[in-house]
Amino acid sequence: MSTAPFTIYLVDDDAGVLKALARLLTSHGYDARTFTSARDFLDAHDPALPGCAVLDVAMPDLDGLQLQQALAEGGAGRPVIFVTGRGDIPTSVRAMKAGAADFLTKPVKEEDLLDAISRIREREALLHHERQELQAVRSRLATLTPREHEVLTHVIAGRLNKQIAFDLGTVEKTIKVHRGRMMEKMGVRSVAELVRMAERAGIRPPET
Amino acid sequence: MSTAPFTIYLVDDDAGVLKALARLLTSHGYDARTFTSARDFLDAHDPALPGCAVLDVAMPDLDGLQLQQALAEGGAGRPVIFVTGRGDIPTSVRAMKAGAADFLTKPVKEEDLLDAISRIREREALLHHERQELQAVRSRLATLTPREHEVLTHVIAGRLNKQIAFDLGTVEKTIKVHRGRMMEKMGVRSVAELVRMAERAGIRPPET
DNA sequence: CAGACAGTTGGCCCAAAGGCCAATATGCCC
DNA sequence: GGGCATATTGGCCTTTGGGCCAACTGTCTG
Repeated sequence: MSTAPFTIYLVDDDAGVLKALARLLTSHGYDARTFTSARDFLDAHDPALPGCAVLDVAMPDLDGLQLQQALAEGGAGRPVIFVTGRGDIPTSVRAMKAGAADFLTKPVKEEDLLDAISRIREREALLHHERQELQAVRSRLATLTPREHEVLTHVIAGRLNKQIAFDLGTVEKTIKVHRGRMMEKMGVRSVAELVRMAERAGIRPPET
Repeated sequence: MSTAPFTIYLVDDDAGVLKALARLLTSHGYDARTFTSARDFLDAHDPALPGCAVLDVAMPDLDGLQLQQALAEGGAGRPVIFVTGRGDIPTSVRAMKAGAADFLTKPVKEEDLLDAISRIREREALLHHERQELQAVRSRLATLTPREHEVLTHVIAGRLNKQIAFDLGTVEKTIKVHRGRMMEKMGVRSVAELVRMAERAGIRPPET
């Protein structure tokens, strides 16, 4: 079933549930890891690794929804599936609004959980390429000198070298040099490519 | 409470519920319209007008979730709030996955419904400007001749006039003319602006 | 048929972008 | 102090983009 590494982080204060789910997932080829508390999970969690979290809603100390929020604040878009014994509609709605991928009720039907994980894997696969590209763009951006970065923002605003020079208090020739080096470092050969790249990386042109 | 026109489309097979909700909303300044069946609503619905739908989940013939799907297929991003008497978690989850803004249980607390509507209004207000711009871009696109549109796609790919000419089987001079007229019609003065505009309108450069 | 529109092309000229080589100035690290 | 990165500027030349005027062709419509 599973080929690429994909870890399922199981978090539930009931060791029996953990064990049962872990066995189910492991038997389907997943790398299942279990945690009996939200803290344990957060401490050991590496947002960079592929996978998804399966969280119990009701847990002492930090509950499932709080853990979900902590994950979201961590910046990583770690997908979350909730599993609950005594959940109610308002809770499920809150979880879904907060971005949960699914919200299942105990006893969990094996098929439901496997399907949910499967859908997440598909979505993650689609997002993977995009994230890689974003990372590549960011690392290129990091190689720009402050001046080059500044020129970049003016270029994606569609300004002429002449105008940029005026804005930065220098002459056109200087801008041409920065611009050329910036294009070289960013690995693009046209303003169109540069704009698209900057757009995805969230770089915005200066207001003025 | 309400200033700009914002219609609430209430759909419920229970006339009593409709009346109660309509009175509540009307007293808060909303333009509430009631429908006792999904069909009635769909027939009278204009996706272009601002507002949101408050749907009962359980209705004969076409139920709330089906109606939500019908609205989504209609292309309009009409926000939907569900209200249900005997809902369960799986149903609420399905509704939220399908894009519902909220899912409330009867008896509906007045505050909950008003808050939900209020959040929708805020979000719609933010989306409004973007939609207006998208519409403006599309109407400009509609004024382009087929050739100009084709040139546009090549320009946003960052191709040189010379290359575009080769691809389209003509000469550079011709491309310059189309390009100039296209830029004029699109109301932009730089490739950067054009790329951003096209990006938002979903125009993609040709593969080759 | 006349006229409008789309598409095409040429010539002319200017503005803008960008490459190549060289040079200067500053600040920082070893 | 020497080396290195950054920023700056100049000159020179080529390519590219783009505006203006003019002209020709084909299609479609009143």
